[in-house]
Amino acid sequence: MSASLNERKEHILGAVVVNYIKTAEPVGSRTVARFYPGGLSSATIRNEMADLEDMGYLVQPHTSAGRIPTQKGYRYYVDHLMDMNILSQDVEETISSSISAGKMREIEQIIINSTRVLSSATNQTSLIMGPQFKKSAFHQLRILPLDEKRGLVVLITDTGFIKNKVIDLHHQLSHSELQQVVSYLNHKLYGLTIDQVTTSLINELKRDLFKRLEILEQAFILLEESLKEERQIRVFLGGTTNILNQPEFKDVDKIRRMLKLFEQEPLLFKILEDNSSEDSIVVRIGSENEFEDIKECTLITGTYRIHDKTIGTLGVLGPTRMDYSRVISVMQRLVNHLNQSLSSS
Amino acid sequence: MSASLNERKEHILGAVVVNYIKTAEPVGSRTVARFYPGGLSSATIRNEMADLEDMGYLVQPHTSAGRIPTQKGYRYYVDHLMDMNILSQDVEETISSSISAGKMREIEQIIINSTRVLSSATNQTSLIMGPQFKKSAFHQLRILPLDEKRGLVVLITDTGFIKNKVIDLHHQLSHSELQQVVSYLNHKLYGLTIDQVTTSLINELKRDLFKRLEILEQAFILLEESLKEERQIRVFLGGTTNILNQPEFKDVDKIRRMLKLFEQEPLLFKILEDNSSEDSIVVRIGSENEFEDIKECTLITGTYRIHDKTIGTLGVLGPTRMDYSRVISVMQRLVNHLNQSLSSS
DNA sequence: CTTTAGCACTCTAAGTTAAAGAGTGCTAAG
DNA sequence: CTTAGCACTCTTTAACTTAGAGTGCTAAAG
Repeated sequence: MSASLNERKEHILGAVVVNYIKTAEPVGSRTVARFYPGGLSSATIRNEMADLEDMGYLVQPHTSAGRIPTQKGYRYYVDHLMDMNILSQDVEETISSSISAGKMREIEQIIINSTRVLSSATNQTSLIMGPQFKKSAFHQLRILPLDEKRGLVVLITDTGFIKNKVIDLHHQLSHSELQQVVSYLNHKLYGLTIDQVTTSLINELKRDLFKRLEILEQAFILLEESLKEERQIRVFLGGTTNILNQPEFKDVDKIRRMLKLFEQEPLLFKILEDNSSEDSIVVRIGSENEFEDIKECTLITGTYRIHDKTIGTLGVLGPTRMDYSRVISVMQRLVNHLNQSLSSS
Repeated sequence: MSASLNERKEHILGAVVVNYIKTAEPVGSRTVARFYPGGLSSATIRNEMADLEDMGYLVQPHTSAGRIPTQKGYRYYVDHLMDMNILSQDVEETISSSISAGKMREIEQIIINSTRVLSSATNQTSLIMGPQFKKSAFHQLRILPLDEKRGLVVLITDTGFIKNKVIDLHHQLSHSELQQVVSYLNHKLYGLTIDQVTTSLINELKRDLFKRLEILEQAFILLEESLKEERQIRVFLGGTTNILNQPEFKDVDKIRRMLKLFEQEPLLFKILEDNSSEDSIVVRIGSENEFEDIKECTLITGTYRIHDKTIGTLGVLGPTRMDYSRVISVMQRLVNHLNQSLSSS
């Protein structure tokens, strides 16, 4: 795509990016000169920086200021220059202790802990899409009669989800009738992912069963309803206040827009879902993002699995001036731990 | 407590409060004079206002500015002067349509809707404490064997809660054994509130049952665990960005402190719990609040019930300059609707 | 005794100007 | 190709000025 830069330009670009990430101030030629290993004068650096600006890797906020990286500059840095941060001991420990901490059987709790770790270790806002119910496979369906008018449907997936819902049973069902239906359904649905349980399949089953029993309408409505309803997934947020620490969000109006975004769970869900790629970690810088509201931000996402099945996505959202190497390292570690600890239960 | 004011002072105080709530600017004597029905000159008003300042109802931000109400001023206004806002038709409709909207069986959904309505109708941040599990009464306990090693415990309360939890069954239990235990437990626990199911009671039951069956240790551990765990209650937030609209939060630092507070669910819970009073609506202005973090805010809380049993609290949190009459009206209506719609299901 | 007009006074908010500082681009010399 | 030197640009900060709002006080009027 873009021609590769010579070594000196790479060094200079890297120096600008690193410094700008650290200080949030435009980086001048003197600063780079001090930073640059093979002692070059600031004038030389200036020439190179002017070149880099022409090529679109850097910009000046105004004539007499240092340079800041453009989106293209960050991209080049991420693709070619960044060296993977070696995380300090304590971060490593925080991650492993807070995730794999023994007997957390509840997935939700693990997820919430992950948002904490992720946001505090990166100093950014983290968002995690809870396990995607619909990608889990159907395992078991039970119906518990509660009283003469109501029943409790319990749906269990191979990934350990348990969903339940109270339903009205207008016609009273006998135990044996219920048993029959339930075991038939279990037989037919076993192993399918929830995604695959489409309305048409349900209709088919419904026809099938109606031949035998005519009272099960309610039971089906509940199944349909519970499936439909559970398609909505929660997005967990962590460290929303962290954006207030970033100088790029000193403007109250920007803060408002960002927080408004955070309040819209369905939108966050779409953003995460669109960015979940099968393998490893995805970095979207600025306008590489498809969603208007975050075109000035960088979103770094990773996916986690249970038994090699991708079931959720986690992300870090912040300004394009973000400590890429750190965030990516943390994300990498966290995903690994999550995968391990989720699959071992 | 504080001596009552004469009618003219009341009028003037009321005018200052109302105007300040509306404009967020210190209110001068001219403004009050225009506002005051029996035409008085600004000089007279000035004298009265000076008196009110001496008495502690008003203050001046600086020598040559208008007055703003003190906490004492707001208190007097709320207690004696405020006339109950007549809500506009559409607010009324929003409330009733979004709450009682037919077939919302899920309590959680009703609660979430309530936060929406409450924050948008008041233009403040709303917080709602989800139904308090521990105040509900035990209704039914079920144990569903999932496979040879695991079981699903389902706990149902009179208020319609359903909690479940997967447990490990190290010793395999036969159906009949399980049945025995479950029915014994149901018998013993029926009607008790979750609050009343203390560890000591559990221990007693445990001793009781051990005489008959010795394999139930696991079952008890699960009961204990599930009870313990469910004591934590969710607090739902709505309209957190609304505080950004208030001019008193134009300072990024204040915003940060506020948002930090919103992130601490346990603290919010404590705040709400401490303010939940059996009947109707409580207004806490400024330092009347016990919690340090909201001593500069006003918190208005109300409680909602299921079948005359108080199970949750909702609140509106904002600056002391708050449209008290509107917020209280909205809260009143909302609580009524909530009570109706929760008790009718 | 209460009310009001008048006026000097105070304080803030907003705008203007000036000075300092950082960093650049260009030129010319090494 | 590199670098020292320098004029130039632009921002940031502080100091100063001005306009305006509102007060408190005094003295006169009701």
